[in-house]
Amino acid sequence: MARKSTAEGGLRERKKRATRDALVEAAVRLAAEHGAERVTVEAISDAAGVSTRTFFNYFDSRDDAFVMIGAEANARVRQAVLAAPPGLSPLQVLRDAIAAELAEVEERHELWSLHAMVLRTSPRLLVRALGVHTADERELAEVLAERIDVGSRSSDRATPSASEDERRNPTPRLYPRLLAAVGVTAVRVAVEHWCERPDGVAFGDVFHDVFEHLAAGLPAPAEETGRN
Amino acid sequence: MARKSTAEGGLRERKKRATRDALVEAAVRLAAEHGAERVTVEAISDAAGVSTRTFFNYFDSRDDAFVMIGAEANARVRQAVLAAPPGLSPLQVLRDAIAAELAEVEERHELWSLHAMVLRTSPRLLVRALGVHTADERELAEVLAERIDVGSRSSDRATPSASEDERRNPTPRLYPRLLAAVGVTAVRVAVEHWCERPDGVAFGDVFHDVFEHLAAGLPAPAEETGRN
DNA sequence: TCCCAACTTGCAGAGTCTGCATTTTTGCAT
DNA sequence: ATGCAAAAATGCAGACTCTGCAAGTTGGGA
Repeated sequence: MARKSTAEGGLRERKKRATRDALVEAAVRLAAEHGAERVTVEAISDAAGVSTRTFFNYFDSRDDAFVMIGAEANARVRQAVLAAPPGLSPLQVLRDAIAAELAEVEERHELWSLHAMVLRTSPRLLVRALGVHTADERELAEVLAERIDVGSRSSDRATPSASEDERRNPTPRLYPRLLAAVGVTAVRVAVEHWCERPDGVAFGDVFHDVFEHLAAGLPAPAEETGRN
Repeated sequence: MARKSTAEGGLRERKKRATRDALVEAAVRLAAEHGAERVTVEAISDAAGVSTRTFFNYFDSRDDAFVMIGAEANARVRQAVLAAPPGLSPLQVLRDAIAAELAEVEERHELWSLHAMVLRTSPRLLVRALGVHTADERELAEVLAERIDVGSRSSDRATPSASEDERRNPTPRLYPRLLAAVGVTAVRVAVEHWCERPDGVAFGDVFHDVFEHLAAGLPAPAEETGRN
């Protein structure tokens, strides 16, 4: 009931999303099979049932099709941050908001695995993916700033009309930006570390450890801690 | 005396470096003047006095020329980490190692300013730059791991033959990876924040604040702190 | 001095990406 | 239902990016 996956908007919106998803999925599958460098836009477009010209109506570049998976998760994380219960520290709020999305990934597990494989075999795409993810930080930083303000000041702002906020504080403050950036980075490190482990550590554990390190101020870890 | 800029290697090496620098500088200047999207490889190559084919012997893609500035700083940071005095926490070591490079940037200040402007006006290149920088984390994580080991265990390893290290610990550990990633991220946030401030805050102050936040575990900042 | 390896270059060709005009599809009001 | 306007898809021409290959230059060691 909480999340209705993909059923919002009219037919137009849904069809557009379907085409986009089809292109992304075709791109990832073809790349996993033949190697990303040997997959042309024409092949992707054919597999998705559209013209090559249409491909470029959806993506600015060929590589975007390999990278633009989960592009909607960010919006959900932001929403979760705003809906977080009071009494939590900013870092906790962010951790919980992200943790909620992890389940989402497990649903489409197969495609995400293929995606991870593609990135692992193509440094160029990995670099691009890293950049794209970190580019979302600005938006995340804004909602974090709002959440922090609501938590510390008197709480009376049901309508998040950003205009007043922006006018009062044209320069985004350092702390929210840092928190957002570090949070995104922490998730990325957790995922990378987890992918490289041959042993079957649960991702949740790695995720937990990473945020423990952050909350503690990144001190040198004690010798021989459990899964360090 | 400490740093000899660019004078290492034979003529061949120097010439190569000169060509590379010429291409980067031409790319950045042309992009700052005409907009990055309207600068062709041919224009860059002409300005640097080489053929377009030679351009692609140096860079995998056109965009790399706009992004590959300061590609040597990373190696110096790693060296500084290894040469850090004992008794400092890992986070302090990293902070000081990076701080030493900040002076470097001020020397070539003009080109770096142009570079920042180019990235600011071209989101696509910004994304690429972010990815490239975060890609350096792996190497940084390795030297941080080594430094941490030397600091905590008995210290008798003058020769850093990485082979033994790699064999004993094939899977990079979580903490060094996290520290490296967060450190790089912190610097990036500091730079971005500083660039966006109209007031003339010293970069050193922002840099200092960022690492204070990290060392404290990213708690919610107190209301109305100085430059927050 | 002579030679090899590294570097540069031109060229051909495949593939990426954009602008524009045209056709098809969708949302909506009648 | 039906017609209309906006949105989307398409085909096509053309500029630009990038690669492999073969031939020509140059630096550095034997």
